[in-house]
Amino acid sequence: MDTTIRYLEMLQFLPRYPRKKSLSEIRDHLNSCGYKVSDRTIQRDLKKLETPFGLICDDRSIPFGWSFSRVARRGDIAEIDENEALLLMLVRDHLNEIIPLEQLPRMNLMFNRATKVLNAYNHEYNHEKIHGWKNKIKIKPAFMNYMRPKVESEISSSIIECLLNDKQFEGEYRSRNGLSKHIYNPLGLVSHGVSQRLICYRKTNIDKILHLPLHRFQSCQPLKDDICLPDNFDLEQYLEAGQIEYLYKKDIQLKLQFTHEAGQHLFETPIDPSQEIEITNDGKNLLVKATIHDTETLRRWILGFGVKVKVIEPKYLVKEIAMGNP
Amino acid sequence: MDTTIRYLEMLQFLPRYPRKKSLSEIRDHLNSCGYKVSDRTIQRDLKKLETPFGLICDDRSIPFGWSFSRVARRGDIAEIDENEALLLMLVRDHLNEIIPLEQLPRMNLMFNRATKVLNAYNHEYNHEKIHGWKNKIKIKPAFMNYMRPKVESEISSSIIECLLNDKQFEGEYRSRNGLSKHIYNPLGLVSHGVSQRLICYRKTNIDKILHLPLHRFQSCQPLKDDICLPDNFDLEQYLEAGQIEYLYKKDIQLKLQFTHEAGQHLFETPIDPSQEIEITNDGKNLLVKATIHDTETLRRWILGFGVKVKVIEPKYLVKEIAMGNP
DNA sequence: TACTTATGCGACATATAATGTCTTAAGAAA
DNA sequence: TTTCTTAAGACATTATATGTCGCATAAGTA
Repeated sequence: MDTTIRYLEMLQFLPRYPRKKSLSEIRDHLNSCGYKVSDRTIQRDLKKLETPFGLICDDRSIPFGWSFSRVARRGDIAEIDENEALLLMLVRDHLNEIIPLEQLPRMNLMFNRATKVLNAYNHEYNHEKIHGWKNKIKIKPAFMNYMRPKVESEISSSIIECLLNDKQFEGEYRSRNGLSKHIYNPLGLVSHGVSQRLICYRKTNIDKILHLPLHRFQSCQPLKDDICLPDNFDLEQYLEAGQIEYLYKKDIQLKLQFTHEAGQHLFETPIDPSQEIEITNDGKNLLVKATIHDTETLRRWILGFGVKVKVIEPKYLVKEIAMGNP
Repeated sequence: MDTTIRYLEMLQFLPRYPRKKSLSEIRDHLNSCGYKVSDRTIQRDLKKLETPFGLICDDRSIPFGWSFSRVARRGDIAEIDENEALLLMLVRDHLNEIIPLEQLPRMNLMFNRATKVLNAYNHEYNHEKIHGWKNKIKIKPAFMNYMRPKVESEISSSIIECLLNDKQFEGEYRSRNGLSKHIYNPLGLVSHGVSQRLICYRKTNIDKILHLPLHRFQSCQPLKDDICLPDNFDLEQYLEAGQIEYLYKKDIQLKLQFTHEAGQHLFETPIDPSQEIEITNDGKNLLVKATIHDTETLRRWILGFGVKVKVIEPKYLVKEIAMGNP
């Protein structure tokens, strides 16, 4: 029993492949955890754990170096190195803008572990370091970042459960007109920026598919009845046909003329795999072509460049953008 | 040894608090994993693991129900339930647009585990389910989604390591003018949409801070020398002063007039905690005020609404937006 | 209610595993 | 070279894990 915990403590200390730990490092770590065992025991433990956990032993030189193999099934036990930890902090900040982290306890544990790693690392080199890790990373939003609406995680997870089980639920929904209670048939969940929308329809209005923000639900009472779909309704088709981009759906042959400066970034980060760029004859502008879905997002994006972009095709879009009416 | 693996197998099977598992469920699971042990052993194991792993035993009724407590330190071992798994799939899709997942092996393992959970869940209820989980979730980008540039994970992780250790490195950088080799002093990392930028300066030009996309580096050779900062340079101040939003820095008193339709979403997802909304006298428009940083992102966002928004203040912005010149 | 079944748990004997110690050989380091 | 550290086999000893039996009690069932 005590042994099992010690095994885990040791495994959590071993790094992933390119890195490795020697006997003396492992011994010191275990001692600092309060485990006083002989070297021989540690050696035997490593041998024992080698196969079941996919450990690798670099025995080209003495002392041997132990690590988790890259493909180890249980590689998530392995130590988080400072590098990975820093990336995880970036990921945390990104996610935090989208989803409340309380809803992801498992991720939170991971982030906490990464934080500890970085703090320890910082502390270790404190005297010679110029500034801490926290000041080394930052998220700079590439687009407007809205504030996340508050969601009651109990309500939303209850709704998600119904969605997964194809069960109806009775919910109170707060719309502009006030609170109303309906029976809902949940069909899908769409993450749209900072809000999540439930695709569903109400029992009393079975033909109209709704896209309702999750955070507007004030309650959710799961029911035992399976959801029932409208006759001849095919959800998969509905979703795969791109209807989930519920505004405009057709592929268009987009042709835009950017100023060199404004369109430059498209060389490195294209808007679509189909994108092609030509430089105009006078060398001052970029002609960007792509086959792409016509969405409201696209229109706003084009408008955002102001006079630095002109729509060449399709013609109907030329007019709409010129009028500033996305 | 075999025992340790069995402990882990059992722990991985136990859910987090509100849910629970009974003796018979655990027994069946262990049997299906090939562990044939008596009931008594399982009971004793649970008691033993209770304290070190923060397990909870619901003994209000027989059979007892076991689970991980909400605050268990090692709660990441616990079973992923379908609900959490579905959220993790959303997270995966989000992250995939920003960071290549190969750089996050630990997350990948988690996502794989979640996928298995959902597939098993789907399979279990196959006959009665209408459609699988994959068709129930979707990401709908709230803004233009650019394609992620390809990054050499070895180069970027090598650069990040130098950043963390405050070490210089020699790197080849591909700019518009071609490839050039310099010695760099890394100062920070900024995640900006689909690309990550290294804040740094070159040794030969010590006064000019650069913000270079990571993916443009073609090589990184870590050096043993610590980074050296320009005289009188205070990185923390530089970063905290919002200089990282490197275009415009001052807080402005922004006042915008939206059409009701276009500004509606700001009630639920404000652009800033300072935001206030008034309805105009004629009731047709919304007056939105906020104290906010003046960035290029902001200007593009405003332009994106076209004629549906008018800038009221500050005056200089009124002109610039009217000219369509962000 | 009475009967059956499943569960929890203490006790005990036993098999199994874990550990320290001693030893030897060999690779690093000084 | 010498000295120090590490890997690994052998063996005795201790610790622990496990099955079995028995009993009490809670759910489920007729």
